[in-house]
Amino acid sequence: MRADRLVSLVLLLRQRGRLSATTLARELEVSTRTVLRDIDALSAAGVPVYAERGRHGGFSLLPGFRTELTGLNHDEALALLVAGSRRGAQAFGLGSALASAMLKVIDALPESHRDAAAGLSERLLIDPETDLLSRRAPADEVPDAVVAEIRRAVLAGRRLRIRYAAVDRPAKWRTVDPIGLVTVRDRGYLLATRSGADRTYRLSRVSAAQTLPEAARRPDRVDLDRTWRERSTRFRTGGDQIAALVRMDPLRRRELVDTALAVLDEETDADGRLRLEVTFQDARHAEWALWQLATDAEALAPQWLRDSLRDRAVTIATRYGAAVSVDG
DNA sequence: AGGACAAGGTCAACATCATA
DNA sequence: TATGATGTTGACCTTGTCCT
Repeated sequence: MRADRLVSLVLLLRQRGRLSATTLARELEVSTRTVLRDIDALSAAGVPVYAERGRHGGFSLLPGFRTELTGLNHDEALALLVAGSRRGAQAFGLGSALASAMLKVIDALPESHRDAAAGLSERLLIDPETDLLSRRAPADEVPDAVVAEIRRAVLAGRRLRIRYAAVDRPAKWRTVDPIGLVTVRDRGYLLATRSGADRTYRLSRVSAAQTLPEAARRPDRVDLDRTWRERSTRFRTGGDQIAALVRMDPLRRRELVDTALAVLDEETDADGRLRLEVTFQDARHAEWALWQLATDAEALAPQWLRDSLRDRAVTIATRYGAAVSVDG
């Protein structure tokens, strides 16, 4: 709390010049005495703040003093900026605070770093709502040097040569036009185009990368969040995967989400039970997942899945000697 | 000289945390 | 759980400067 206030105090003095302890106290919602102690702390820490007593007195920073965020190197500033995940801030009601904080960080950056910072949101996306693989998975191991090289190409807008191994395929070199980087739960993806076609590469499958001198072909304005959503939707609905609508006990949500390939939609019914639309690898996968949840979950659709679960339950009940009557 | 205003000093209350 | 150390804060008072 106090550290936050010290930063605010310096920023206030920077923006508005000389301010009295009374004014600062009002702005920071503390007593004047607390402001004076904070000034002491700043002074002891080396911030050149000085006091002028008397009728028009107050506190000022030494002319020309800037907050030393310029001491950040390029990657440090980058990390700070991408850490302010837009969606996370909105979720916690901090959207406007984050926006102003980011402006201050950009303002404090050296000129040479500002252009790169301004275009970050078009090239880096952290933890989007849509996940390609909802099953729990270990964090990807990607060599720092490879990620750093890919990041350089993405931020510089250069073409990239990567050695990539698709599933069950040998690794081979390919030249791509990077669009952006996305991280989801410890996994990283490179969004790119190759010969004009959309491609998504999992970073853990890239064993080497080289930035090429030529500029990448890239759309003028990129909404990375939207691009990611479109690609992940195509991925999830492709192949033989099947979608199911499930009504279930919220306490067992985690088990279903960990088992399913992806969660397409989720809402809570009036009685507190969850209604989830999830995808499974195939019919057998769906039957198995729902069977594990026993009476805590009900498949509402598709009908064949309901029929399959009913038949299985009837078989088990009959085997153990119960008199079974099935409606509909 | 005296009042107004602002910084600075002292003290006590309170909250938090570590330790016995 | 009780106790002490530590950090934070506000109230009250003193000191310094400026203006009338």
